[in-house]
Amino acid sequence: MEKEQFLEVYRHSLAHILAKAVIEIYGKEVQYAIGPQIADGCYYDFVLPAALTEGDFPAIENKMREIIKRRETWTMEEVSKEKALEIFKDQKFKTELICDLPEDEKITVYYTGDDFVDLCRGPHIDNSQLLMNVAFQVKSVSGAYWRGDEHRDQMQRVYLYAFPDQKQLKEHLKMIKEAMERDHKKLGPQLELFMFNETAQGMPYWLPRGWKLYQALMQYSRDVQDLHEYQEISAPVINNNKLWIISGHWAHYVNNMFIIPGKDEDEKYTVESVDTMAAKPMNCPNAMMEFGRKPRSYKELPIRYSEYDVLHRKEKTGQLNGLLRVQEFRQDDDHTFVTEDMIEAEIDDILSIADEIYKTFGITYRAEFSTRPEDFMGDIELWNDAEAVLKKILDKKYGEGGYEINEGDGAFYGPKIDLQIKDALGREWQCGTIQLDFQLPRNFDLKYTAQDGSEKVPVVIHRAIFGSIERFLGIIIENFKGVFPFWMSPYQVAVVPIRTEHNDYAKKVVQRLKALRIRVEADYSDNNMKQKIKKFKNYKDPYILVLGDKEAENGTVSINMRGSNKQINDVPLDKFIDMCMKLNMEHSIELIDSVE
RNA sequence: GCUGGAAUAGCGCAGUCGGUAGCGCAACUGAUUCGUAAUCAGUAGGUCGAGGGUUCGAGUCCCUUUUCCAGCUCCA
Repeated sequence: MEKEQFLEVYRHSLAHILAKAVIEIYGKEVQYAIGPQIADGCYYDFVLPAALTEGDFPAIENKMREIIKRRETWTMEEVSKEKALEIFKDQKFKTELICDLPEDEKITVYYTGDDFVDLCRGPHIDNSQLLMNVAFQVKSVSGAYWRGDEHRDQMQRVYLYAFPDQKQLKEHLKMIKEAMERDHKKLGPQLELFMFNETAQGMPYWLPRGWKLYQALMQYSRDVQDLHEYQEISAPVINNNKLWIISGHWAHYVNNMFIIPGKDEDEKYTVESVDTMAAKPMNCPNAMMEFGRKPRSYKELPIRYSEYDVLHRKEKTGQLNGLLRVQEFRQDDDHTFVTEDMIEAEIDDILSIADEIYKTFGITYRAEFSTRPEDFMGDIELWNDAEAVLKKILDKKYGEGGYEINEGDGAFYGPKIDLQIKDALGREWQCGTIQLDFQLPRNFDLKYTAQDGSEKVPVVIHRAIFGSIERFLGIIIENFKGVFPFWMSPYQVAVVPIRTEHNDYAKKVVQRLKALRIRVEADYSDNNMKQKIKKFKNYKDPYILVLGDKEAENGTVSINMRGSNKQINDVPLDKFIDMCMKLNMEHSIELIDSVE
């Protein structure tokens, strides 16, 4: 058997062994659903008499090994629908699957030994002995809904790691462990970037160091957008619900909004009050207000309103996750008002910005196209037009089939292109988003005067490249393991005077650097220099300057570079400053390790 | 929201059978004034997430609750 094929087949076959083992342990009343292979193994969904815990894993693993040792033959049998229904008459999930199959579909079942049968398309191994050398381990157990629907049965999903041999399994486990080490939830507090408190669930507190990182990212975003002729605005964080009723958020998004009830005649707070306000979950409505404040001409378009205001979105508790999923965040948001024939060029420009920004971080992304949801607003015809435009652009840029299509996943006001990037554990997160909107401008009665003097409705493009800055930072922290490129490091340079008598010179150096907007910190305490260096190394500051007699005398600095024990001694301060300025300007990922 | 798990000093952890809370690092004080990642000595720090219960006695057992984590669902 080919190696590639084997990888899929043995993982899927192992899922059958897992099901057989669980049934042998927990009895015939176990309901088993489906068990596909996944990136690092496979899983199987069950309804079991009791909740599994970690303590049950060894028993399952042992039973699986025992079953494999039986060297049972696997046989495939093609059966009629009636026969299949008979075989699985006590299995509700299998019965449902069989009933849903088209009439003319071939139904195959696989027997592992005589006593276990599973509905399956295959292919599978011929005999369990082929699994003898395969390495596997129960990874975890968790809840999962039947057919991914939260209104249907919840089952227990048993995950398995599975690899061709022990060595590969061990390597994978090591990789997972390393990924956990660089979890942003761990690195964040360690590097003093952010924290959380239970009184503000899912709302990050940015600590001094983290806020410098955040600001560096925002500054970079502002610089790029300025070059692309964006104008930054800011608008109220809470608005009366009149605004949200016009925008459609009150009808389509209210469950995700933080509401501030107004008072009624009896001085009681109630959501029904005309004074009820809500915190903005999105910037769009207020951007519409700024556009609509005066008559507009086609000559003004495109108008690009960028915005970094704080947004609030109420989430169900279980879906919060460090910085990756929060309830308060900022987006590198923009609403661009265009005429219909500007759409294509504008989206091209947005995608070029995305390419430029992601490249700066060394990140690759994957595009997804989301179409009209059930809960949509507006005319179907407008939707069809919008979807056709986006599809054309995507086909041109990524090629047909070069992106994923998510039917029905669009926003309620328009279809969208999402840009996905991965965290350290390989989980994908939506960051960038480009949404085409023919709807909101109508709700807000926005118009511009066209060349022929007629009144037209502008099209709005919503877009964000980082997506939420919080989420993007979470991913970036993990990608860089907290070892940030010079330009975004909280502190770029640390200064260590060898003895307190060198503090005066150190302060001069610090003032020079600060005047040039290089972020610098210094330790003037009487701790010994080793302690000071250690402290700054732990913060992962890119360059540590050690200053003593020689340096003070010659106006130089001695540089200790991050990530190596290499020292560059007696560098003229001006030369070091040039190096810093160059790194800042070029947004280099790597540090410069020599002054020549 | 659902299923399962976790919460002990600023951080990382230990705490046995229910018997009254400990270690390392960090902090602080003193000594050392040092040339590139752990100098020495001492001091202080805890309503054991919160509330209730069982018990002579609870970090430990039970119930409720909050927050966090993994996964599901939803999402930027």
